[in-house]
Amino acid sequence: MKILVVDDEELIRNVIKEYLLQEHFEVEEASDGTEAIEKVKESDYNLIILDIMMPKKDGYQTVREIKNIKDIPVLMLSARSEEFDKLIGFDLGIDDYVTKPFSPKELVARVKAITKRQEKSGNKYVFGELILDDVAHIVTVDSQELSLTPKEYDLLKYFISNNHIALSREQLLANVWGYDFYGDDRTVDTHVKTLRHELGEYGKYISTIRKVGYKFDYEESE
Amino acid sequence: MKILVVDDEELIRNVIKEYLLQEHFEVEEASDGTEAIEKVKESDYNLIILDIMMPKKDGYQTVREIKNIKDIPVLMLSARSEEFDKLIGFDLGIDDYVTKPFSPKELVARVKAITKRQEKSGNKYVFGELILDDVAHIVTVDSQELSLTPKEYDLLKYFISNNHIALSREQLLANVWGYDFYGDDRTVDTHVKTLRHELGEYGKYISTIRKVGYKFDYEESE
DNA sequence: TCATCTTATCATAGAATTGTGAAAAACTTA
DNA sequence: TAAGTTTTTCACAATTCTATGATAAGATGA
Repeated sequence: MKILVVDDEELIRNVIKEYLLQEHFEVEEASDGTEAIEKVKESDYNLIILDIMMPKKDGYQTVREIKNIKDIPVLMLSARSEEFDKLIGFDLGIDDYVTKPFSPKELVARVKAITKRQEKSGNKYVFGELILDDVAHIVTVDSQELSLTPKEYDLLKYFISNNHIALSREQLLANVWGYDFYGDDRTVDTHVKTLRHELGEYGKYISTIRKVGYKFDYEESE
Repeated sequence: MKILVVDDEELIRNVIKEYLLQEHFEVEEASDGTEAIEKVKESDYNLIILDIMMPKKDGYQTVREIKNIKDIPVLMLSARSEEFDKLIGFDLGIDDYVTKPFSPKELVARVKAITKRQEKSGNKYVFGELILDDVAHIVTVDSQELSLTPKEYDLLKYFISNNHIALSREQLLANVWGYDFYGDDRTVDTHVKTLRHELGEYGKYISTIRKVGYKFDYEESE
């Protein structure tokens, strides 16, 4: 569980960090919105704690840009309670907020609440003898562990979590490769090829949809 | 969800863009009608927000040309409320309008209303035992999945989403084949033939309208 | 009914899309 | 840095789809 703390005041960052470390969270820091966005692009966080009042780029703008890149939960720190309306009104996908001055206990409680939601989602997908265990980051077919490359794993996970849904190459590129991938569509084809091969008997469950893309399609009864 | 904002005033474009971005819409801009038409030819938008008052080519003319190319929902921005009559009178297939000066909230609300309609349409069409599930990209008749070619699928989808509406061959070519298809009208006939055949019992619901084209016509009670 | 116009059907060439293997490029790790 | 992986790109093969035009069938109206 990795958390990014964004605040221009070092003191506040340190306090938050201390408390989160005690709860065994991994913590990184950013002192302004721009730096935060950089970090978001480079690594995956489970939660971002963000101060509204910051020099240069304010919290609202930062959330907006972050949400555009990755859908990461955001907890806002706001100085005055009047801002709440604004927060809610803007509907930027903010998961929770805490008013300064906040009690560390309260903050930790809210952080735990949000991260718990996520843990639950880091699940296990079972399709007959094909199992993807996202917690262990392992895929097995007939109890045999496959050695997938990171891309293959991500692709399979995306397929699996969109069972029965037709996915265009663009969709796949955007969601598996990232919004900023500017390469050939056909890259998807190649990865689908290797993935099908890796999956052996289960490869057939990735079907081709001509002129559209691909679809993972597994029916429980099969 | 991609939206094209067409207005000659940059300020207005920016304001609209800001608010739409907050709602996670993808936004592109055009500063006049000609540019808008170019963009429409090149990519697919879910909605076009169009100012009536523009130099060179006015909003009315622009809508007309756009609607000729692709059937995309249009939301008009009009400066004076007197223009409404005109808007309605013209019957250009405008989906909604907002008067300047507009409150951003109102605009966003209207945009959401229109796009929601579309999202819903990306769903499931049910006509008795004929079902087109656009998410799974599947057509079933009597629970039996048909294997349609891409053109057949697109054609059927267009027919279905225009239930009860007579469609000329030109309309079909423009909307299913693309505005830039310069081929034989008869092509439609052939595809209608194969489609009817594929649909079996349900083929009869595509009726021929002599001298005009075809119509998908299914009544719930049947 | 017949002449005329419109639509249905068919077979098939060639267009377009996907599958595949191999090589190049980019990235990791020791 | 170099060896080893992983990812991307490319070119061509395999496959599937589409457009077309000729002809048959059907509809229309005098």
